[in-house]
Amino acid sequence: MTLPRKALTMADVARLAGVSPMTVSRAFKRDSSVSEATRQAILKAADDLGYVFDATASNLRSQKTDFVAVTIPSINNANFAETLRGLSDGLKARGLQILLGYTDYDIHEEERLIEQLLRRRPEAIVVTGGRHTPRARRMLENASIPVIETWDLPASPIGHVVGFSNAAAVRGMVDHFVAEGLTRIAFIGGDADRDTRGTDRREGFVLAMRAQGLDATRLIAAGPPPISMREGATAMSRLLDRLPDTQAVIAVSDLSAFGALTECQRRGIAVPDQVWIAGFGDYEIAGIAVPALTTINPFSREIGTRAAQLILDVLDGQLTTHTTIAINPELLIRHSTR
Amino acid sequence: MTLPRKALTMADVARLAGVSPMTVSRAFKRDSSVSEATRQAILKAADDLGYVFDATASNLRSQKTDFVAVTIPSINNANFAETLRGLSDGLKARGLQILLGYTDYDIHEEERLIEQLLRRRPEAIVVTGGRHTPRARRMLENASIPVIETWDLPASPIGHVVGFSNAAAVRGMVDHFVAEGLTRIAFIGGDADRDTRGTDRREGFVLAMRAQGLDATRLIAAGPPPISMREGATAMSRLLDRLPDTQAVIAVSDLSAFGALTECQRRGIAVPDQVWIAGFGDYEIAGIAVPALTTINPFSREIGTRAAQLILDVLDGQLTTHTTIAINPELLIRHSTR
DNA sequence: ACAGGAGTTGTTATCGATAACATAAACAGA
DNA sequence: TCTGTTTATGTTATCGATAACAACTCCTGT
Repeated sequence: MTLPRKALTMADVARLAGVSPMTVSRAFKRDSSVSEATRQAILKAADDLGYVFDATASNLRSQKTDFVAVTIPSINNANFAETLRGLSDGLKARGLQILLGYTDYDIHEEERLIEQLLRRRPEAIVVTGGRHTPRARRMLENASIPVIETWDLPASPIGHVVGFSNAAAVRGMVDHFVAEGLTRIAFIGGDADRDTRGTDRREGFVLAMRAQGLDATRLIAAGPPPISMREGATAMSRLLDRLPDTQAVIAVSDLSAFGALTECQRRGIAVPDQVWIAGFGDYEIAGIAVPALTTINPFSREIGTRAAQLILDVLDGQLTTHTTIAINPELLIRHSTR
Repeated sequence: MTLPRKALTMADVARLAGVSPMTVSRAFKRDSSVSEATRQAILKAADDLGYVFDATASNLRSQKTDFVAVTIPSINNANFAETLRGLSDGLKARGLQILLGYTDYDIHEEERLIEQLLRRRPEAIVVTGGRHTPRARRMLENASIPVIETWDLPASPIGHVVGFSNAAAVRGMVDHFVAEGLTRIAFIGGDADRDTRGTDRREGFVLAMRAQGLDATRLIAAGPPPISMREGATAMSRLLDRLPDTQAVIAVSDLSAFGALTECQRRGIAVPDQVWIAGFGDYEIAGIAVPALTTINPFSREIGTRAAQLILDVLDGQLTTHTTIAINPELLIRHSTR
């Protein structure tokens, strides 16, 4: 039981253990060559003193931080949380710590964040999305560490990519509905220009509808992203008032889709008998809602584990070229559409 | 457009700007005294070179990292995400970065995590919960930085506290149900001994029921925490099979409560006419489900903002004694109970 | 008995920013 | 005019671990 004192260093531990500081340093490493006896003696001395390894000094001298920087749009989103978990678990075995920042769906905030994160000298950086400010892009290009863009398939990637086309995924949904004979299909999403993935999904919807020769103007903008359940309900309410002959609704996420579903329940509108509802993301709620929601599974967790593996491969020198891993989102037809 | 080269330092910037490295250092700080002209020249030089400030060197020399370490049980939980957001936003203005780790509801994992985090020399550490391994506790006590325990009211706090009694909150719910004339009340939670907050809630339930002279044995253990919607549904299914005369169910969280609600919907059991359902946490879904779920609002976001304010006050030297901020959870009666 | 290698420990210099101290220039007040 | 103060910049030493290099002790094989 040591009292809070200041500045215990390896030198203190070395003195107590009767060795040189360098040997203490070695004892704290995994592989290095220290006899088991001295290692135990050193670790015991360190424990007795209450010494805590100082990573700041180690970081500077060894030019390694064991940080991987990650930016996500929002902490409070199960999809990104899953990606984060995949990343975190994949990197933990290698002792890599995640340095997290959230952008609030704003690429200018992302720019600020990327600068802050790069100052910490991470070993790699994972960003969500493929659209960035010019300065952010430049910083990433110059960072001379692996860069991984996720949740998107950028036209000109900065480095590696683990993602999918949001537009193509929604097109698959539209095509399915049309094949089932529906024509009056609406889209609920956030205001444009902030959530780039949401915007891509809406554009995917519009293009797919046009390609089918259908009216693509049933678009409900439900406010600034991210769109919550509540906003999904409000949007559905507006849609039912303004375009009551709508046959199906595709929402930008399962959360807003569920909100839309509850609005139908409140109004006594039967889903799917009177209107179909589909979401995006395969959140847990989509599978358990009554009726279960048709959705698209983007394999959020896998995006994270693949990105982690990519990072490890690059750091090991086993991967030297920029790689794009295309994830294939899966259309899950459930009872909210039949 | 600079190509990825290596090791740009302040010395490089200084040379280009025609000043000393120290002046460059000052130009990168907020308050320090550099004439506006030279500051602009230096920032321009830095930008031209593509220089990125090296925080690792700064951290070591100045003995400041601008990190605040935070442990939460799970990334994928809206309650903790809200606390994190409150913390993050409150600390951002001061340039403090959150260093996050998740414990997976396991105090041994928490111990490992705390050690890793302390190595990074954070300015303060925020942990979720008031129960820790002895070694974790010792490390926190010796860390000589502000320690804040949250989401609990520990009997013997390590440092500061921002939280509430989970047991007392559930007791309030039980007492309300009893006052409404119900007696056969069940509790759905996770297996004991991992999620300490969940365990506290269950114990609060048992004690409150006993205090009311009621049978406190309607306990459904739904597997290892955290309990998802799906597991809530499974637990409800078991409950309906085994104890069909149950009048009300209190679930350990809104997610499991919602799962329970969907199970009733699937079985055609009316809520609240045949059974009442209540949750915990005031997740968004509780407010929007049909019927809306009775729950307890723990003010997750506020826990974070208060903790952030506490940290700033301590770092400013404005607060020198250990402080406990008691949050008062609010019972929200909604349509799932009447 | 001795060269050569493996395993273990020590010595010295260094990572890059900045605290602490020193100094030059500009300016105010008497 | 001269001293005292403020403002702007430079010089030197340092934070604490560790890379790079050196050296020393045991072994093994011949």
